[in-house]
Amino acid sequence: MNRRLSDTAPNLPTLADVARVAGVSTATVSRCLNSPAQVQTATRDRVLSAVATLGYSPNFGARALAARRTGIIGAIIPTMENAIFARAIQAFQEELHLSGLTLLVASSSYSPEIEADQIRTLVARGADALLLIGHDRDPGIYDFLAQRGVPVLIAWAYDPTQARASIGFDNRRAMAGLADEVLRLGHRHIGMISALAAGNDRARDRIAGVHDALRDHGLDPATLHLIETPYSIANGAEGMAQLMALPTPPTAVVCGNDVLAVGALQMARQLGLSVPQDVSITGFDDIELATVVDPALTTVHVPHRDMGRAAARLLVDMVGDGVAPTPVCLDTNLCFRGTLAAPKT
Amino acid sequence: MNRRLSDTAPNLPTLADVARVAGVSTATVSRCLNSPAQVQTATRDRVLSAVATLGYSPNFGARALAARRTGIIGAIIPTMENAIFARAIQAFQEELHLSGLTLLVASSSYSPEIEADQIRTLVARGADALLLIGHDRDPGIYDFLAQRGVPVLIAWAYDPTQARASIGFDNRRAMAGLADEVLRLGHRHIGMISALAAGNDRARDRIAGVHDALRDHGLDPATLHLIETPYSIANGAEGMAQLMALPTPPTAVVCGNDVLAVGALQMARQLGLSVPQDVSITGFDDIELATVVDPALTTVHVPHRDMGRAAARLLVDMVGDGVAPTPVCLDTNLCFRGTLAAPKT
DNA sequence: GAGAGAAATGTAAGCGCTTACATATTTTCA
DNA sequence: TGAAAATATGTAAGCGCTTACATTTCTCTC
Repeated sequence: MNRRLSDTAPNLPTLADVARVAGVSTATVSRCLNSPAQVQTATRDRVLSAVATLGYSPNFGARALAARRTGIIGAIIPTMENAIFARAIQAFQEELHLSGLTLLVASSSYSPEIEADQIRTLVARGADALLLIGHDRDPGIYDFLAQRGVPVLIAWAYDPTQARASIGFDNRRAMAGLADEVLRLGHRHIGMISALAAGNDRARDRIAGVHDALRDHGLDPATLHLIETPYSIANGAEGMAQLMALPTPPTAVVCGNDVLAVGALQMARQLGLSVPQDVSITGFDDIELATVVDPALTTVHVPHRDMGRAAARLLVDMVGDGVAPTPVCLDTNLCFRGTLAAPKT
Repeated sequence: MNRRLSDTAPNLPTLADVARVAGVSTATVSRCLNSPAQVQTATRDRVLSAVATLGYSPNFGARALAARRTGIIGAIIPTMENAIFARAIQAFQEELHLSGLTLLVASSSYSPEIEADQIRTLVARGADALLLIGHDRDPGIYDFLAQRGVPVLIAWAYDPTQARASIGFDNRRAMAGLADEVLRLGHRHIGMISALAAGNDRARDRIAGVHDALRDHGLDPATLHLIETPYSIANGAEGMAQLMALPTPPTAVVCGNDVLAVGALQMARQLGLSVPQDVSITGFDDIELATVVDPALTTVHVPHRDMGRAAARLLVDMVGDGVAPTPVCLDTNLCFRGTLAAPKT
């Protein structure tokens, strides 16, 4: 097996070749590459020029085997197909790069099974640490990661009751704040279109936030018309159609995220309803999409870039000194744009 | 150095442990894991149950070192921050997964330097093969990859004059087709907002396509008002503002991609221009954004998912048998939606 | 049932690097 | 100036796996 490779693979220079050319030991070459400060300038120059002339670059497998570390950080996000996670992940990657680490991203398509599979794959591919979204998953997975000694950081969620290292924001409180504004404007018939709550603590927390706000205004949370649906613009539209077909349609539709909200907005237009005159719609996340639609979406701004960058720093520390940081909570803030107004009287 | 790890790292079971428990040699265990057909059912069961009881999973570095292959495929895309590449990459990843390969994505932020750096990083991280966008880059990079024996597949571009393995579509012909429709409707003052053409063959080809169409209609390509700008909605808007401030503003603005077109659309609205009555706008790519805006964007549909999936299959073959496939050209088609109409008379 | 061939398994030699420890060299300062 | 301390470099033992090759065990066929 694999005969082809051994037949045709290029014969790359090894550490030993560099050592020979530079007239030093392999240890010195290795040190030049990994902790240059440890070697004298003259020697280092000699080694580096040998590296250059030979076109040497280290063999990944060998390095990983000997150093017991790959420099690869894994992240699993629910989806790559829209911008929700993109911005944070981009910032995460840039920040990791500064520490010489490489990001390996996988996506789970919002499926716990696929996610579990991806976690195993990433670990099998040598990930030194993992970034995961939300706390909610089979405890066996956390056991597995602990057994393999792979540090995990949870992002997108802040929940001090969970002992794990995490960085995120308070989904519940943020959504409660937005819903509070909706209610304060006088809306009494509220609909909600949420992502599927099963296995998704962020979605559950956002729903709970709306419940909180209703309670605060003396309303029964049970009156909330909740539609759970997978994540897509089309599903948001579909959910909106269902809500508006109700005997007493809501005057405001709170959406679990901007993507669903944009779908809802589209459907409103299609139904001949003007937003926000006939119906108010709100989102969550504040992705680019939110400002592109017309009217622009009233939503909750989440500091994606900051979260990504901060997550990278935390993870670098965790890999470095093995210390688990305390959970970090970032602030969100409400963005009032064009889709929220008082109900028609 | 790294004392911490050797002090606290979990002591994971090795192949030898499994071999001992199962009462076979390490070679047999290895075969059970890599080519199960080669070992007898009874032996295999014994080995697999040993694997299960020990919770064994192979050490990545060791495997990579011995097998001279990591199972990691690298891809570098210009940006992760919008959907242009997301869908294709998602499909690419799913298809790779079927062959047991893992995708490692990096993004270059449209910078050739960052891209070169990322290529080196991915190779250093053991990528067995690379997917790159467009042919246009420093030849030294191709030399480097050839020297390291890393197969490359170019996506998003079809150019039979380039000898490299590639899968894409004819950007020039596709854009010419769209521009032809614009001209056919009677537009004579055409503006174009393009991504930066330097180091971006797709952008250049799309511009060339518009030139072709102008020529076909007996117009001087030099009359095209071309604005090149980095990739973002805001830049599209800015470009639109510039075009509309011209002494004779164009009656149709052809954009190099949907993101710029959406920006243009936004600016048109802001300037009090109705689309397509006052000005027509077209895009390219047909990402989700194109259907979300109002009116929906007339654009060129690119088969992103198909391209991603097909790219994965090609790359799997290339890694497998080392054979470079001939360039593949996929079809695009025009999507007529709401932003294109005849000019006001 | 012997011999040939096929199938299953074992043996052991690396793969290319890092790093603990040993050794050599230089610096410091009493 | 010489011993101790600090710095620079070398030696060599793995890291845990794959796989060529050797060996053993089956399965036929005549």
